[in-house]
Amino acid sequence: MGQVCAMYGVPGTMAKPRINTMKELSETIGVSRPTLSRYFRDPSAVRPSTSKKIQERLSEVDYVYNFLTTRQNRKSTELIGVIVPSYKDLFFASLIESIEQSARDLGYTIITQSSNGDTGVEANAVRKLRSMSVDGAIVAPIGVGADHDAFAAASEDFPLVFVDSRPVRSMLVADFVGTDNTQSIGAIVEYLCRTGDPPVFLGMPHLNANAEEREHAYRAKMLELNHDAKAIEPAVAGGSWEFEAFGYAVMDDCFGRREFTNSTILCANDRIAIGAIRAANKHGLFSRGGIAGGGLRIAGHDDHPLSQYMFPALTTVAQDVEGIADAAIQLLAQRARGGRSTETVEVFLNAAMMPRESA
Amino acid sequence: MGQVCAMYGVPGTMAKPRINTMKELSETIGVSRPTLSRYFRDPSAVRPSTSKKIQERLSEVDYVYNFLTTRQNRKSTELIGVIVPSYKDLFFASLIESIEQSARDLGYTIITQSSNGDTGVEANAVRKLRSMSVDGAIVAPIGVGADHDAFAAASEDFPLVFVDSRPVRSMLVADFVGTDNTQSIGAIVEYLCRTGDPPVFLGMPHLNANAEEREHAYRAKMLELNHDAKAIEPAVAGGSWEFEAFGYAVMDDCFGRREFTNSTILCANDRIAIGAIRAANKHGLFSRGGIAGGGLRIAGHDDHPLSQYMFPALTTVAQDVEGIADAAIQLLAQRARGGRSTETVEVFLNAAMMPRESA
DNA sequence: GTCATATTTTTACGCGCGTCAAAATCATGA
DNA sequence: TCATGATTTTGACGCGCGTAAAAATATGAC
Repeated sequence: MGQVCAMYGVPGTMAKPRINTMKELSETIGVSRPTLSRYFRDPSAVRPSTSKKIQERLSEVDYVYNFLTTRQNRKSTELIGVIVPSYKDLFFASLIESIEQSARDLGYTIITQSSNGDTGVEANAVRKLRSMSVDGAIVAPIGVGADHDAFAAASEDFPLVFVDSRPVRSMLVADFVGTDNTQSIGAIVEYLCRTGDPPVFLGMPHLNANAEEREHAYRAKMLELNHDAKAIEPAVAGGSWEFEAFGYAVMDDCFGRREFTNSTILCANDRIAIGAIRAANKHGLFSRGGIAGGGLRIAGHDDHPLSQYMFPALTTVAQDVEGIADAAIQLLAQRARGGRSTETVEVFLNAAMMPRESA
Repeated sequence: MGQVCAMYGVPGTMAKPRINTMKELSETIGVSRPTLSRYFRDPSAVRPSTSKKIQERLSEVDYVYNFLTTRQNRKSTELIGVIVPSYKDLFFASLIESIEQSARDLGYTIITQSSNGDTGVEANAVRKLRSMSVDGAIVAPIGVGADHDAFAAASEDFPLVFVDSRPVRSMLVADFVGTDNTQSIGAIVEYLCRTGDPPVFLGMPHLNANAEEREHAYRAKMLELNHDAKAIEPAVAGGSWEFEAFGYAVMDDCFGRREFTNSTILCANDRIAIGAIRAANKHGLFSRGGIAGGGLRIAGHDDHPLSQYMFPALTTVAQDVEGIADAAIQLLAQRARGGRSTETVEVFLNAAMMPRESA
């Protein structure tokens, strides 16, 4: 205690007496341990006068309940696992932030892990969640090559909801919450066709289901609008999650050959579009005036937080990240409360057009 | 079991028999529970033949040890808490990714939380780490208005190492790992002076210690090089962590008044620089040629993952994120092993010049 | 085959708290 | 003041595993 003051040197700061166990606390506070236990679980579960008394004494001491131990015997740990392919992707970062927010509101604690785009790491992360007895998990899957057994085993233990992209076919049937690619891609294709040349499509590396789904949605919408669909064939390998580098490399190559320099290019996501814009700027395709000078237009998908700071500002469709996070948490909470036996749920949210400068 | 196959529909997938407790496992595997316990702690702590036997049988069953329970009685939980102000900042995202990596290598599990730039949330996060009995915590502090008591109490329980920015003065004495702002800012100021006009400084909102430190380092270096230091006075309030918006607003305002349009501007971090570049582009200050046309130059600090995709590509200094993460984890591991009593350690790493197009 | 040493098994207790049942105490209204 | 339902206290057991000590067994050199 004296140490504290000496160490922090802030006058007036008096360290409260440290209490380590609930038993100890019950003695210094003057109520029985079971009553305390009930209080912590739900303050209104004890008589108001008792509740008030505990609350007051509690503020005078330094006691933190043991998280690990309390979770050990409860039927519910109130832990929710989250697995994303990468932290260094602002879309996932936004998602995690929203998930943490929604979870906090419901009293859940989030355990976040990155799979680093590696199926082995992803499987280990799932296993760790199992060993932590989480009440549920939200997974933005890698997709290709996922460890089926790990997920299957996990889904025996707790509800699993996939977000962002659906697990590849035949993996397992599980809940899903994400953007309706048909709607989102449809909206931006419609916008692009209405405001200029019909777009060609620059896909993303086939790392997850969105790659296929978005290209498919693009083709469908183009067909509906009576335009020829055309996807740019990447001249570079795209096996990694470095989307900007991918978009840049592919378009730098095209523009170098003077291909697509006057086209409208719809990219499968904003990160690819950011790379493509960089390539376009390098080749001077956007240099006249602030807005697109020639016929070149580039559009994206997601509404990445930095898209509006690109030059030109990226026209895109905004995924409802908060909506996805909230729906996922709600779904898990519901399942955890007993709804395990219901049918698989798939929630598709709409995305909103964000017309800006680039298209 | 039959359920599994039916549910996942993958032929050939046989669910392994599920084992729930270690006692149960010891029976089906044919060794005593204490021996198993020792094996899980360190496979080489048992006789090779026993180790091999356990390993083999283990692969035939589905057993995951109970994470919560195992941590309960160990002297060490092998949990490390991480608190950052925001996930939606690629610098912190990179940091978390590196920390998770380094931690994994040493067998630690990371508990990440975002303080959302809110001191109340930050204090709660610290409290939660206390209740989880973490072995240590890595905190990128908010700085202003931090809850002293929460940190003081926490540092009584486990070693705390601050990263990125030092806690504001008089908060508490604790370990720190981060970039040597004097070196990093010095390097880029030197570079800028050598290659063009001496820079003016666009600071960051005073949310943490880096704000002051970097401006101070800038002034010191300018003095050393016999140049007049000058900081841009933000015409807008900058109380949030939306750095791009801040940089954009401040410079849009300046450029609108035709101020600093031919200057060299050193931004306190890349996110501010990204906003500033956007403003410059909006005002057509970068439009001639691919590279800076007029005299305007903009530089940043950090080497944000997207800096190279800006147009023009941002000249900056790269923080050694991996080095910071690794040093922080190492420091914590060392403290956890008993080095609690040693003196406070401050590790300053160097940053590397990343000359690109913008300056 | 024998003995000293290395491992494993037995046995038992503890961690901090959830939880249950029975006994004791409190609150309230007649 | 007493009855009675609501709360709290007592006392006790369990969770899954860490861990320590003593007894039993396996290993390896001779």
